Amino acid sequence: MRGPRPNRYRDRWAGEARKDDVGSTPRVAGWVHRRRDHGGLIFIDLRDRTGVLQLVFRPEEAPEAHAAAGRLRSEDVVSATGELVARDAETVNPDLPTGEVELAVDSFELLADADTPPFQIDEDEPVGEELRLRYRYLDLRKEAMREMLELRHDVVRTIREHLSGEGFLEVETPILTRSTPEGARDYLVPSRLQRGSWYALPQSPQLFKQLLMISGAERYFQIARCFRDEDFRADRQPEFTQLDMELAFVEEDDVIDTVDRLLERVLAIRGIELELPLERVPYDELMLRYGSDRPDRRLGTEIVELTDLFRGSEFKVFAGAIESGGVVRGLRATGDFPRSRFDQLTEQAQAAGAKGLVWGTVDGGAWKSPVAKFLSDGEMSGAIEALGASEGDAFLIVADQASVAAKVLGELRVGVADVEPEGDDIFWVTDFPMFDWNDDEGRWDALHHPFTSPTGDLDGDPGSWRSRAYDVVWNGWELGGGSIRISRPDVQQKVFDALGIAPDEARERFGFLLDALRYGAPPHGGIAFGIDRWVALMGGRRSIRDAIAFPKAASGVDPLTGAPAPVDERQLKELGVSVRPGAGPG
RNA sequence: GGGGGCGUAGCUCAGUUGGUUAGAGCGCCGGCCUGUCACGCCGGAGGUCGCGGGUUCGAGUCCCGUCGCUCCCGCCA
Repeated sequence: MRGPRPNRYRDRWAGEARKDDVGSTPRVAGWVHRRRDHGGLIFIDLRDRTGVLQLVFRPEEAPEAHAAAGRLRSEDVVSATGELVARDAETVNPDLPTGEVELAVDSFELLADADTPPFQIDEDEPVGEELRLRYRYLDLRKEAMREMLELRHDVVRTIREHLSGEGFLEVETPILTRSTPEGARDYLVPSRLQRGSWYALPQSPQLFKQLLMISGAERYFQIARCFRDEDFRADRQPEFTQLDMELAFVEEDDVIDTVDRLLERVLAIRGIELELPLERVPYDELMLRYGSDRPDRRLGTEIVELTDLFRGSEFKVFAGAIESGGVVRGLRATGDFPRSRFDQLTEQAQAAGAKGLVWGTVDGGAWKSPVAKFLSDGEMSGAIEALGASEGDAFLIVADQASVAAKVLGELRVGVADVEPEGDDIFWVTDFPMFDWNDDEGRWDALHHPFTSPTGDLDGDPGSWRSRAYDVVWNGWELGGGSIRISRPDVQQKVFDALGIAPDEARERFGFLLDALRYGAPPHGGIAFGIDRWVALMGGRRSIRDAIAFPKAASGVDPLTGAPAPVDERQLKELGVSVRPGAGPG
């Protein structure tokens, strides 16, 4: 890192002192990382953002500094100067980049006297999440967290550089905007000037980026803050950051190719090499083989179709499911499978929606299973072969509607996997269905969003439509997703019809988009990535909170600032808002 | 909204079948220490066992309630 502009506090970074600098008299500043007071000699590890440098205080050479240094404590802030000296061969610390040198301090200044921190900065012992967040400014002093901030910066900087080089225009879109029907619950902001009206914080810049395409921006991107008022997870925060992109006059291949090259460049930061083009796997194939549209394929075992094998079986559970249009599918598992584990898996399968679970192990080429007596030898050996099971392996079989079997086996597959995932698996998912049937509401739900271009017979059954959508999956996480958008008003109306959004309702909620589509909308498409997840994955973290400088705790509270907090009655009055005390979420 | 786990010193945790004065490591404070780098040695302070109630001769431990944290399901295109 370029050196600091010399001033009274410092003229050099602590972490960048090297053997070549021996003989110089740098001034460095930072925090007391650790102290080792030998009574005679005192050693202080001084930490700044670049790393740690050992300061040595010698009583005979600088008695005043040595006396004062005895009072230094953890996290005190100091500025120190002296001669940078080489360490004797036997006192070199090979674990430290600055380990060949040390600063023999002549004089120093205590710039701030620090209270004892509530947890230790110099250790990697895990600390409770709430405490870390309450003292986030201390948590971020830890090397691991500093590295996450730096990684995030590198990712975002590389994205900006790469896309700028490809002719993309970075445009900011509003944070105070209009509530639109985009799935998640909106955060709302009351309007003072328009009593009774509300802004909404954007769930994504989706509609604005489409308007930018209509405006002729051609290639747009934004590092965009997005907001969704839903419950938390380790990988979900109420505000999060997306890389949002959109291109005009493009088809799927254009977007995918553009993104392939971006991913290649960004993942190279961490030395991850991608083979381009990235593999593209159709949605249906993933659901069949992994029971998920974002599987971690590194977990090995796959789901196997057994329907044809058991068609007309004497075993009613299988035959019955097939007769009513269902399927029989299974998967093989290795490892230790006592009865209790099968019982546990059966419970898990039922919780996931299965009526039951057929299980067993391969024993002497046949099934050792409670249902073996209902099956022919041919059925059993056929299943063993199809599953690729060896002697002693376990197997799990579900007979149900295809969607249920996929979901259940997809969950079980993750549960029984006994391989430690290695390396990286990153691929595209393509050929999504356009809609998902919502049984509760008796209508179709968009699998992506209502602005995704459908294909298929648009005058026929919406259940048969496919969408021109694509997702990127990385090690089982959905990294991003996008689509070719609808650029014709009549097609947009057909999608609204299928979703049960009446024309007047569509007009009221986003007539502005429908209007814009009538003024010459180019074919366009794009994609959005979760930057927080992206950085967490690259940093090897399970929680996106580690990729965000100041995240909320899982309860939705910010332990640092105390947000959310009540506001003055006067503020509410100005806004024309009244609050019913004690009324919880409903 | 539902389910699981957790809550004991500043931090991370242990605490047996309900039984004497609730422990450890790190940190903190004091003393000693001239080549350490997780410095070492000696000594010390530090506890509303989340909170409330109950059972009991006796509760960190058992029961009921409650609060908080965390993970998952629902939810999140």
